[in-house]
Amino acid sequence: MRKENSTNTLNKQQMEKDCGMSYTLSTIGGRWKPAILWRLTHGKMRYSALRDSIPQVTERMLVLQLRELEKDGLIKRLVYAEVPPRVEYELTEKGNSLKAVLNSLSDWGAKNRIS
Amino acid sequence: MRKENSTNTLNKQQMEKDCGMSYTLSTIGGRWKPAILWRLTHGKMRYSALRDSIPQVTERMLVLQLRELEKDGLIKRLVYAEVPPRVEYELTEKGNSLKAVLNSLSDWGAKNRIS
DNA sequence: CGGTATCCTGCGTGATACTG
DNA sequence: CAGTATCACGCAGGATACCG
Repeated sequence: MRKENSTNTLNKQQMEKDCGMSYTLSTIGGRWKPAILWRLTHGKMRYSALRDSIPQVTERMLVLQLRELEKDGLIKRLVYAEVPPRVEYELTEKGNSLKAVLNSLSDWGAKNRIS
Repeated sequence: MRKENSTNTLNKQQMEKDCGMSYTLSTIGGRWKPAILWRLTHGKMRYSALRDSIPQVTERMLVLQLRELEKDGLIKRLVYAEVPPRVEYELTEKGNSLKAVLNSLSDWGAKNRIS
């Protein structure tokens, strides 16, 4: 393994930047998380509405990614004790603070795809 | 497969947003691309300097991701006909325009990690 | 110095069927 | 309605050795 330049201050600043970026990418990464988060920025949604608004996702993947987003504190899962059952998802404050990031991703993409 | 709501205008707007986000994530995604891009925002760098500033990366992965970044038009590869050989990498205009995105990723991460 | 060439592994994702 | 349970698999990523 190569030698680390552990005393270089610039390196430490870079490591912090790297850390921030990879933390963010790991929480919003995953095939369906950006789409889910984006939809929830418009407000609370039921499970079925979320599912129908992302036609390509399988229920397995939708639920898996919802659970991860919940675990990471980005969304809240609201269960109503009714028949038939009703479950809604909404962004937490932390989740809402992602809106700027999602917009920046979306804007850059809009300007630069179309080779 | 479930039915698509292909006439819903809101859905189309969402699809555009999704597209932009996933295009961006696919170009800056990958384990080492954010780190590489971030370093190059400080200016031109030699291959060996890049490699040494990211101690954990293997040469295989470094080169693979450099090639993809080049193919996507984010960086330029400058080869000097010297002995010993010298290769430098620098951001293109398109690559430079990513700086805002990278900063937004890094800033959100810095504020929100540390559970 | 700046890379390639092989081989290998895990994990993220998908298809499909079933359930409280 | 809102999920689970299984099975399967490709491919991003890593280890290691070698090259012009």
